[in-house]
Amino acid sequence: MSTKCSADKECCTDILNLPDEMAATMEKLGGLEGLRSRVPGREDVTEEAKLFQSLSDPIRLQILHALQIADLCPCILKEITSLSDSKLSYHLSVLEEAKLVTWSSRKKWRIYMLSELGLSVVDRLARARE
Amino acid sequence: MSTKCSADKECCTDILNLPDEMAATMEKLGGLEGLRSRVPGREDVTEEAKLFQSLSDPIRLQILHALQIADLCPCILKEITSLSDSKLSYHLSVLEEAKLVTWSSRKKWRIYMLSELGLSVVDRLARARE
DNA sequence: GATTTACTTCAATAATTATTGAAATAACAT
DNA sequence: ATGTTATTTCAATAATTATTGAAGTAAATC
Repeated sequence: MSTKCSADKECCTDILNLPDEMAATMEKLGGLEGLRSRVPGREDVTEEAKLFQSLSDPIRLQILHALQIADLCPCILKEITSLSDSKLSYHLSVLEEAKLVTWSSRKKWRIYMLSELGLSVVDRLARARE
Repeated sequence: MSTKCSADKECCTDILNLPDEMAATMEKLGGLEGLRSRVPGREDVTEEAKLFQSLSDPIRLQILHALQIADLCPCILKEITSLSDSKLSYHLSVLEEAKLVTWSSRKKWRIYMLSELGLSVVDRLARARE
């Protein structure tokens, strides 16, 4: 009398003999189908994943923190981060692409600032650290 | 009579002629040094960056969501995510490395579960979406 | 003790990201 | 117009991550 699979066909061929607790869990969840229906699809989380990707570099986190203090031009950000022009520019473009920052022109300069999203992200980071 | 740099020497050679607002901002912040002292160093944010890196893949987010519903063995996760054994195993190891999940053995099986960190992260994701 | 099951690990390859330095651009100053 | 400053973009390379499939391991069953 083996643990019988509860809710769908495919399951029955592959997933017999789960450990007891596991089998009970699956029973409760309505089998594989039940569980599947509650887990977001890959497409549903790709945007989120991309956002995390853009946050996954210490340089970029540092830039976001600096921009939380004030809107800044690349020349100042460059001093603060000790990055080369093109490296800084690359990371700013990643942040821009991710809609975490925006910029506006003042004469010869750009001034970068946190977007609404960027602001909420940095705020949440701060709160998470408390 | 150009915008004179306020707070430190290095600055004066490089950062003359900022746009007015920028110069005022820097003045208020105590010059480059003042700003620098308020921005976290790269080392201070590398842990955070690594955590984000581990969250930057849709597969891994999907796994975390599944584990929020129940503790699960790889065999079930495999069905839900449609991944090959080794691919799943790889991503689980990334999540484990990041201390987002842990596991314990039940006979032949492993049962993966969210760590405290993993739980708080997934909770926050859910709240952020509201 | 040999097989099967449920995985992991490894080594090779592919794909993605990041870095570098040189060239391009855009705005302003002369 | 020419030059200068502030910055981006590009193409080449390096570094990191992810994928694949084959081989390895550990526990349980035969």
